[in-house]
Amino acid sequence: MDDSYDPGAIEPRWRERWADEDVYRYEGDEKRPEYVIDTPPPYPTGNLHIGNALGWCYMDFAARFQRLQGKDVLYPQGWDCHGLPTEVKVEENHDIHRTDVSREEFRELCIEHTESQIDAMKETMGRLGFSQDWNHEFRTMDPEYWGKTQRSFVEMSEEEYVYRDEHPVNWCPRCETAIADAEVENEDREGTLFTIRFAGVENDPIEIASTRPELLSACVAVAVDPDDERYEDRVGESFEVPIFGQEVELIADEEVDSEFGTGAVMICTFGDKQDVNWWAEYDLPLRTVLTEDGRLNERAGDFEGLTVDEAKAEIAAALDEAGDLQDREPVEQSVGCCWRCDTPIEILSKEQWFIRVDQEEILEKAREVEWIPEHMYARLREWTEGMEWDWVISRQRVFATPIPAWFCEECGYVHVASVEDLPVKPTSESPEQACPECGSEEWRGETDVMDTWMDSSISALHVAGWPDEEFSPVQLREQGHDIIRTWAFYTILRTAALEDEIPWEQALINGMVFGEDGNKMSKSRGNFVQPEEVVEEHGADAFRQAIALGGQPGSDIQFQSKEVTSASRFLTKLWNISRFSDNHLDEDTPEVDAPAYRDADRWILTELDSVAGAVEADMEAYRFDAALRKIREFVWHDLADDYLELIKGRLYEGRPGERDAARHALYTALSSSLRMLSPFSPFFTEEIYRDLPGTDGSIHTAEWPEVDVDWDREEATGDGELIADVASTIRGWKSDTGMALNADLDRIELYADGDLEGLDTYDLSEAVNGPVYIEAGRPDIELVPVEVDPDQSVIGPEFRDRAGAVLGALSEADPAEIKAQRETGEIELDIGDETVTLPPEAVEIREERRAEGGEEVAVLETERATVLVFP
RNA sequence: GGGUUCGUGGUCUAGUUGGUUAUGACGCGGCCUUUACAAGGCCGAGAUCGGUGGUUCGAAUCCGCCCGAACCCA
Repeated sequence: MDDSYDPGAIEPRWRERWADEDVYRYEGDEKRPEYVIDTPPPYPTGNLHIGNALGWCYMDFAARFQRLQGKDVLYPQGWDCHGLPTEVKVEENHDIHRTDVSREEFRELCIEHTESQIDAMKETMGRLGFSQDWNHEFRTMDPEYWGKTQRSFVEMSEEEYVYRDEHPVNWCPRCETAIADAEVENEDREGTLFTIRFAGVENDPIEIASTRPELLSACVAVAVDPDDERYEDRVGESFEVPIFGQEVELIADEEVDSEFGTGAVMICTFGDKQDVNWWAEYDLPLRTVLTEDGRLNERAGDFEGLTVDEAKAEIAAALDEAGDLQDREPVEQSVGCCWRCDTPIEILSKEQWFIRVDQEEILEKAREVEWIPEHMYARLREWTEGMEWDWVISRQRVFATPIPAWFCEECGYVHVASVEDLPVKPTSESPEQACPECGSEEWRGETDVMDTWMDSSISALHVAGWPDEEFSPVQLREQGHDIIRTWAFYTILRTAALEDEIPWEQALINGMVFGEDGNKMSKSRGNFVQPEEVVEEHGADAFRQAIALGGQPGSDIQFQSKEVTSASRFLTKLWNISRFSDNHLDEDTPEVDAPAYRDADRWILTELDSVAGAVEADMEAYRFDAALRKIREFVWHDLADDYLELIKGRLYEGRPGERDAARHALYTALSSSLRMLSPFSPFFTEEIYRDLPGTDGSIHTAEWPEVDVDWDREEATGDGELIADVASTIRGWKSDTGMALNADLDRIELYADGDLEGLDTYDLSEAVNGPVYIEAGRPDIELVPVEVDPDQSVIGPEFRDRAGAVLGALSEADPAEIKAQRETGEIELDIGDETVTLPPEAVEIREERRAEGGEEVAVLETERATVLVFP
């Protein structure tokens, strides 16, 4: 082994070998229980950022742990390729507009671009040591995949989840496509509130408040709160919209906020969702004034062709000139924006494809999923219950899954493809049948494509082998809480609709990663960290530990470079432990038969066994933070600080039999520690594990540690802890008194309250460099009770409201007196005006023992024993 | 406005069903070359557990209110 730990040398080497050996392949042979992960297919941005890394680390910890548990793990990786950002990028890179080339050509350019983006992200995944089975890679832009998306569409059409209708939809004027509710993000922006006078037709004028004068020509009514006294008796009056001249009526509706502006608002088709509701409820006319690219149409007269912003300014100016603009003031407003390009969205009424949202069905299924942490279910419930509109799935774009449908040129009949025709591109292929309505054979292929969530929301089905194999829920979905309303929601909806099943048994939800300063990472804030930078400096193994320790899954974590530092130190420590062990282990070590274990060996193995059990429970519960902490504690404290020091004597100078017992226990402890750590630091543990004698192949195909404890656990733990405690106390004392740690001691005497008979002091004696004698009775020194230590769990329940007085009296009492009483079997105590009797177990007496002079001696107190050291 | 989560030494974080002296890390101060390890060891300082009221013999933990932060939704 090299003298020092160098992740830069280790990590690339194993990455390559794992790929060569196909270590992470899923067998699918049904001999072992399965553990299937519905890995997020990320959008190929070309950059796997630290927030992604968090989720992938969680999945990788789980995948690796489950492999050690003997599961047949399927950890696939997909790519959610379709979408607008790629189209925009391709247009930029090639300096074209998507209509400049054919759909096919444009699509090809998008695919080419996406491939290079994917490669970059795979590189980062590899460096971070993620253990996907690349035999199960999928890309939603491949026909095998989007054919499945089409199939899901066809099946849902048959089940009447899919329908086509004209309905107001969210529309991004920059992307020139419909978008779903989930793709609208509300942003707080500073706007202007205009107060506009509408002249009365046969009555007084009214002043309305609006932030959108550009929509005046789309105004179809004016509304007020029915309880608003200012407008009492005026409902039903008519007004003339300034500039455009249409007549509108005043209606009353409780949804109007009388506190806002003048309390009167105009209803346009459409300014916002509320307008849509009113429009439907009061059966108002439709006056569309916006075009698909966000300009005013011919209805706006002189203002035709202006953008929304231009029109706002010009119409406001025109109102001012006409004397109809009464006021303007700044106002905070929440604006719905396209989540991809940040452009304020409009609402247009368009014929689109929709998927029916069955809230009850979705919630029923969502409740069956185990959400980790539990409260993440509330996120989904909230969103689901608040859904107002069905899911619009058609997009007026190119790079996406085509909607497999045609329209009859004669009668407009809509024909949806049948399953055996898929995958199909309706823009270049036509059905071979005549229209069932009119007999025409002229078909026009649908040019609309599907929302990319239609692709990604069947990922669980896809990884489970749908539609060829019978579907049963996969084990795990891991994702961020920011996409619960989209990806989790849609996946549950689709799996319920298609298979009447839950998609996954467990949904593990990760938080967001913040920078060191606690703020969201951003390049402009200067708190941005790229995973590669960290790997470069400290290695992926340390990075992964830092991620695991950042906080419990579900909570947002602050990325801390100091956690990477501490992880790197821990790995260095373990490297040195391994290097030390390496010098003492040989080929025969694993095969030692019936080792002659001493107390120290039984102790470390018992400890190991309980740690392995506790860590396993944490890993099962996805408490990676707790698991890793326990492993570190064991390795550093128990194994390195205590056990190694105790067995050095035997390792260096012991007789073969006892030396081999120590070697064997050391081997077991080290090998087991490595296996427990391997999900967190796969490169490091592989490097050392493969070097250990008796190992065959990769640590990542090994088994979770288990110790055959055929001795009394309590006794082993008690004796071992005592020995370890005494040894480290004496070593600490040596350090304190400036003595060399290997300095010889004349003799050590051990006194304890309990039974020390039969305690194995061999290792202890070697560790402290002096003979150890177990002494019965009291040491030949003065013994001074110094403190009464009450046990509140005894005193509390027994004395209830008098417990406080008892505790007070005990702290006042003379410890020597209490001790004397305690030895008689009961303790009588005056508390105020009464006397109470305490059982002996209600108190512990802490005593200090002092040498009575004569011989030079140090008296050391440990948890369970008094140690006399004669230097 | 509604929902969710959270507030613990300078910083980050643990704390299971309420029970002695509140965990660990980083940082800080001091001491130490010891047959794995100075990227180490040992020792130390540093927290009225956001505030407040309550339940209880006993609260970081349970409940109410207040203050503050973050996220989601309107």
